[in-house]
Amino acid sequence: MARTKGSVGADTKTAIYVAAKKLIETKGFEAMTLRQLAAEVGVQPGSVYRYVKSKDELLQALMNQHISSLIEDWDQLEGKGEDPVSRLKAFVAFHIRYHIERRADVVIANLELRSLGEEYRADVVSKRSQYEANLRNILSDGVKAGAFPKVDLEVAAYAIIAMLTGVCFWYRPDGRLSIDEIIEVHQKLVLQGVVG
Amino acid sequence: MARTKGSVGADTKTAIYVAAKKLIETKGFEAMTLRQLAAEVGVQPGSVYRYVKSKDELLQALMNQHISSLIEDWDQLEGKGEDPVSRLKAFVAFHIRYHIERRADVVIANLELRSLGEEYRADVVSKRSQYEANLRNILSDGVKAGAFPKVDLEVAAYAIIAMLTGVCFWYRPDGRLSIDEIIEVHQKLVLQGVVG
DNA sequence: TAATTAAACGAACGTTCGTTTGATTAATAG
DNA sequence: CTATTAATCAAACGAACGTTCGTTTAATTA
Repeated sequence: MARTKGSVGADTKTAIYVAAKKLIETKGFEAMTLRQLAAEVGVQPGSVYRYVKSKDELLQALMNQHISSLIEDWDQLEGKGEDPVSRLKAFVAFHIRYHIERRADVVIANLELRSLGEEYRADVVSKRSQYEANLRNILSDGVKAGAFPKVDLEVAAYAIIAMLTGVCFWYRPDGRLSIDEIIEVHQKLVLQGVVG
Repeated sequence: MARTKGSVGADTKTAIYVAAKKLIETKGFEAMTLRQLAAEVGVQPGSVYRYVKSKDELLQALMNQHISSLIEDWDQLEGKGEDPVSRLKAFVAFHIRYHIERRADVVIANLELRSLGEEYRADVVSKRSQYEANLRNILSDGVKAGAFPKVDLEVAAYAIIAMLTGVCFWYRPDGRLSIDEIIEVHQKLVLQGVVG
């Protein structure tokens, strides 16, 4: 056999990326083999190379897609005019929802940075920092406006993002709480802590 | 050559575990080869098998060592008699300090769960939950005593631990803040949030 | 000192990995 | 209808993987 009936290159490429996300999310990048990936797509191992230059380049593409769309999505949503508290609550809601809805992307971005070649890693890290700056700016504006007491912006931003990102590692769709309820709990924790 | 001068089995075993932690921390478990590990120890690849039954069993041992000592160390430190706020602050301090001081153990435990065989994974996950119960109990006692307003214990515990664990992924010894200062910021965030 | 055990070597095992290549068939364009 | 391009297969490549094994040397015991 050679070319299969009804085969369309664009569809195969999409299928490869979808399958790769799924496999890397569950097994990890190094543990995923191109043979597993090809089998998941329903194609021979060599055929993957029509759409992907190398395994490393595949990971790089997935990471860049994710971090770029994370930045883009937030930029489109951000309401610059609002007060710091509202903006912070919006950020919490956005970050949690995004991380639940696109769990595979997020897990890959957070667990596989090590596997990314050094030449690409710096780029991803810098884009991630760019995203984190959004939160730092909100906190900074809040402190300037007197809405928040003085706090170390860098540490607070790291802490809050770690807290929010953590959700996608324990969230289950059939869990006790809805996404909105989980968001509410986190908004309260971020704003007021446990003593209120 | 065969047995080398001055070789002691116990020392070699220790060296293997130390080197494995370092390599897995930086490269990841799947990416680390036994040849790299052997080279780091200064020994031939086959010689590792005098001390380790298999690569998988090595990971399992490292994970179990870590999670057990985490539970043990906290149990020895916990002051049961104190008020919820003090206990919570103590937990924050302990968790951050432990995660900075034993970064390799922690990184492995958090990033390599996937690589652990399913038969061992359940055990580690259950022990981790046992550790997390310490925080849930503190929060629960605080709510009962009226020191904390009502909060979802499960979500709050996940959120706080994610926040604290996050420190070991960005902390640098030559950074701007000392460990104590970082702990203070986190204690304030956990207790009062950003609006105070 | 002789016998035994501990520790490591060196070489190889079969397997699997990522990747390349040339042939083959399906779809499309002239 | 024919020529060209797109998409895939089948087969193989060398390299590297985890692991095993018989041998050799150092240390310990009798």
